[in-house]
Amino acid sequence: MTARDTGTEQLIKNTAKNLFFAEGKLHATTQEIADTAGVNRTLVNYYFRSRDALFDQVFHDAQKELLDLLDEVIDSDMAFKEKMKNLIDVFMNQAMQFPYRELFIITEMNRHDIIESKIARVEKVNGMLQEIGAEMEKGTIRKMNPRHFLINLFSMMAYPLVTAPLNKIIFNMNDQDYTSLMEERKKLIFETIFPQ
Amino acid sequence: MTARDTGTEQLIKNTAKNLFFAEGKLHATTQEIADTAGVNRTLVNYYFRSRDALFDQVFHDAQKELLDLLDEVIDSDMAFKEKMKNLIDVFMNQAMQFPYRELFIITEMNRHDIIESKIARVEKVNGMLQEIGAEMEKGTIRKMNPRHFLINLFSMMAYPLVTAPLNKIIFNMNDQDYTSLMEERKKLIFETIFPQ
DNA sequence: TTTAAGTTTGACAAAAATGTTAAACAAAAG
DNA sequence: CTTTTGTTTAACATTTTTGTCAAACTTAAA
Repeated sequence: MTARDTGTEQLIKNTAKNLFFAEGKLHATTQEIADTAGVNRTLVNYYFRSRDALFDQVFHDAQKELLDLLDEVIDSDMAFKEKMKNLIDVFMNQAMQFPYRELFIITEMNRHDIIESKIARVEKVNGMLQEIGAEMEKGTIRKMNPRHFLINLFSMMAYPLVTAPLNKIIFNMNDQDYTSLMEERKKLIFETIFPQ
Repeated sequence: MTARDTGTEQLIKNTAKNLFFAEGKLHATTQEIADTAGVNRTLVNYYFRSRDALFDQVFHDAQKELLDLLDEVIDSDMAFKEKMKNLIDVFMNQAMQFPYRELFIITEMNRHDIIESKIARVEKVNGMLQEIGAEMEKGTIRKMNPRHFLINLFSMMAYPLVTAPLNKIIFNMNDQDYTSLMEERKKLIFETIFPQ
């Protein structure tokens, strides 16, 4: 069997993910990945065959991680409001850790002209849109195209973390200040979505 | 004098910007840029000395373009509400044309570990924050940390265009559908910011 | 303690991307 | 028309990045 398992394979992949998703180093070379992981570059080829293969794995992992997060929240049997509160908390925690994960997915899609994906899940999304529509009828949230509701939600959660380096400069804030602002933000987004 | 001007220099830079800002091809090589522009790759070196120099110019242009847009809107003497309506219209039109411009700035910053920038403009931003605070006192917009107000605004405008490839898949929409959704969105963002 | 298997390393090879140069070319000035 | 100057091209050189391979190493099983 494939015994031994020194953890090197995982180490390399995790280091790559950290460079891509956390540090936003979307141009990182195999050398940079290996150096950051503290291993010989050849091991990238030993474990992943090629740079492209590593990228493919990371790309698919990123998609899966994103879907798993959403599924866990969406498929829960909480009430809508609780569900949203939970979503904001879980998603933003991950976004604070890996602000550039979606970005990595998108730039890889653009790089390879990928125009479709397993991410679709038409039924699930439609179910979600319907649930949102029902809440609008009930009057818990403002009436609008339910797609805009989702887009607003994810925009408000994700974008400020993508643009963190810029925002820190613009608002003259240090890392700690900005983290506080993002924590405070969870509540704010919830209140924006459920007005009054 | 430096006469002649065949427009090649501009052509190359514009092509690069289009690849980076519009198509999100953040990894584009000089060869790809030259091919897309339909010119010999050597001309990139002839006009810009090096790849890095071209990137630098594009990077600084991107910053300037962004600042100019904001200045034009912010420095106008419109009433606050009109100003915001105008900002949404102008910014989203540009975001529809160049969805990845801010992204390019950010990834370049991450790539070179840049942690400050001419973009700061502390006085101007503080003025804006104060203006927003005053509007909150007046009751035209919901009370919150004014920074969140700005972050919300730009998130709702910019993010859906960055994630367009993903959203089209998730919502099962074609390009035209999505453009309509974004047009419709201008009004929605305005109404979200100025509730009721 | 040998043996066998996976793991790690360094030297080398190949490929990709960038940079340089001299010569060909084209258009305006003399 | 020819000279001058800026522009474009192709061939070549360099650098950077990626990939391969055999030998050294390490650990678990025989």
